Amino acid sequence: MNLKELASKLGLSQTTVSRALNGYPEVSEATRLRVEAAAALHNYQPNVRAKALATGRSMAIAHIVPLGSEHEIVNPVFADFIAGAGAVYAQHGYVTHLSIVKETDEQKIYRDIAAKGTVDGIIVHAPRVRDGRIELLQQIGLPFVVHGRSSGVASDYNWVDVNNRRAFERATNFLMDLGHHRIGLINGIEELDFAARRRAGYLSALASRGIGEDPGIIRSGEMTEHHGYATTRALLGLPDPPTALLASSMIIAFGIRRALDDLGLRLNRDISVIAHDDDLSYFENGPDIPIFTALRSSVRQAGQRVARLLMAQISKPQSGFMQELLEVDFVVGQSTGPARQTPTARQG
Amino acid sequence: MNLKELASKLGLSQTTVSRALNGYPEVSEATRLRVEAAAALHNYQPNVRAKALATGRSMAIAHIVPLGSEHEIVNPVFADFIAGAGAVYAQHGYVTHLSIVKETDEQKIYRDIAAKGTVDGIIVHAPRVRDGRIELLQQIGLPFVVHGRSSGVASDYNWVDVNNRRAFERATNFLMDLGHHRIGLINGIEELDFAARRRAGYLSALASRGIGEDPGIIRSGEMTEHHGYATTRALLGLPDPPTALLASSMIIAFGIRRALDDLGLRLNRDISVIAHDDDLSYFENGPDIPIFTALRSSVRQAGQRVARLLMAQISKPQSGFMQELLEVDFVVGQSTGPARQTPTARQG
DNA sequence: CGACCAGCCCAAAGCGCTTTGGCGTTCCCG
DNA sequence: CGGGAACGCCAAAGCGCTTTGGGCTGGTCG
Repeated sequence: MNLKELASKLGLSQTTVSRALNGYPEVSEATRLRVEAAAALHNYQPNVRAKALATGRSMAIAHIVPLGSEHEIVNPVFADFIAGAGAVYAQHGYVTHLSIVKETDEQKIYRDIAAKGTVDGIIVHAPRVRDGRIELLQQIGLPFVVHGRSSGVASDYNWVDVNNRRAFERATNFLMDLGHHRIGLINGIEELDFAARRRAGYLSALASRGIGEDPGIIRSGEMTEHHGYATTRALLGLPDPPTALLASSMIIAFGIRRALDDLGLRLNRDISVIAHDDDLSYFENGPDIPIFTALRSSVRQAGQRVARLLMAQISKPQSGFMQELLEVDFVVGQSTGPARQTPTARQG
Repeated sequence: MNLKELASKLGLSQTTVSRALNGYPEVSEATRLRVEAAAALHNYQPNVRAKALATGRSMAIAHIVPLGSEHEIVNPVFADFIAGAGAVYAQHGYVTHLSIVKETDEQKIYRDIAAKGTVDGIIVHAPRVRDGRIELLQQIGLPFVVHGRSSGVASDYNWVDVNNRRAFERATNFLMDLGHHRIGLINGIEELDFAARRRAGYLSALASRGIGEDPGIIRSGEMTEHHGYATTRALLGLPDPPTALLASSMIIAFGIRRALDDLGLRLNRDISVIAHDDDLSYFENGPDIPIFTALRSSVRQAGQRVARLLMAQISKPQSGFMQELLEVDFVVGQSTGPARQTPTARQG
């Protein structure tokens, strides 16, 4: 069933039918109702390809998710993020395109997408420090919003970010207030901007109390359970091990937990842990009392905000750059307590 | 830069340029080279909207991921699955459309997608027992492949599935060989077909040794960490608790681990656990010695296979139904050991 | 009463590509 | 040397929609 058929069934022109369905004023209320009834009856759906060609808009948004550079790790966070964003797109009649690509191919992908005209806007995931994609997209001229920011990029652009620096500052201060002064950081890959900011926040809090940077207890890597586990084992094997750990994700925190378990150490009593919690739907940090003391920020909500910004940018491109900085909730759970002496690993 | 411009720059007709670029034989090798050079020079990319309209194919595949019915949980497994599938699509020039939708809206979504002609094929995720979507899609006539199967659907269709029944049969037998006869099952939601099959495999193994079904130690729910935790607490609080547990996912298994930890019980020594491991990139079951004894089946590979099937179906629709049953790897890890007496929960 | 203006509706021209149906050359072979 | 196939190219007709630029009523106002 296409426009032509529907129009002839109704004894109207394609123009009128099209206008009736798209809410233009040049058509009487009576015929509009008649048209709508007929459309519903025959389950008429305008062909999206034809519509896209005619209007020049494809009603689609691209999400381009970079694959972890070393081990092809897909960041599980993006599942919830896209669920949030997708719901907003759907409200506006947009669909979601998804590409999961290696960093090396990224430049090409962005160029292709722009030249082919497949989408009306782009979401940039996992920005790096001084990320070249931002300038590229500015050249290309397609509306885009970055989930996160990129330190060192001077120009202005649309973004939604969590205040990672402040969050990790707070967490570090919280631990120091409990008497910890050897605090390890198990971070994501620090080429990624969010990880760099977290490190900066952590270091600035330490510095404010006269504690210098100890590269030996700052570790970064892909945010896997194994990274959390192996790093914790390594850190606690040091001659002067940390008494508290800051984890860049809940998944890392679970790795920490397993390591402690292996070593016969207990959270809170022997060692304190604070984790960043993206509030993933399948990985709840305890429904009642949080397992981990955490910096909580719903990545799903971030997805929604990013999507809303992009929708706004597309509908009125001249409205200036839009930016949103989200603060985390600091939730106190069962994984933190006062510092005692250096924990002794009773190898289990 | 569009076809018309490129053609006039070359002093050729649009027809010839189009054919040259699409590899048709009616154009001489010399001009083909000339055209290709010009196209590369001007970074010409055919407008995908126009191409789609002209060919009637949109070069896109839809993935429709249902949202967990009760708590809007996004299954994290699909991130890796789509990474696998997406790579295959890219090789064939297809892009990925993603919708994450509530079950209640699903029927409508499928109908709309078909009527609007947005995609050339569909992947069905998370089929339920007697899933109505299969019949619906057969009516609609769009090529589709199911990731999993649907018990009780009589007609034939394309699918790729893991042999869940056999896997859980093996795991149950393995535990019984170790002397366990009270084995708990912490399953996904059993309306979902994979979970139903796992249950069936588990029950059939028990039955083969004369052990009947005990509904008290078979629990199902959303596959979250919390489900694993809470269920384990509940099961081990029973008067006659299980000595071994079968977990439908690694995430559940991590919940189990936390519960055991809280109770002061140790994996292997006090209780044995086998988990189904989707081999998620960020949740490795130990790079060297597996943490959990596990039924391993890479969901990323499953994504690839599903995608390949769909590509084949689209390119030659008459080739008959295609089905693939993948067997799991049974890997023995550190979480299983011989049954001792009933573990006593030393409440910690 | 005539001019004008809304109010409704329509025909037709794109959007940028593919593809059908031909049209001139060239080349080969009888 | 002439006829026909083979080759290489082109003009134009779609694909299904939107949108421009009217055109025809019927009502209103000077």
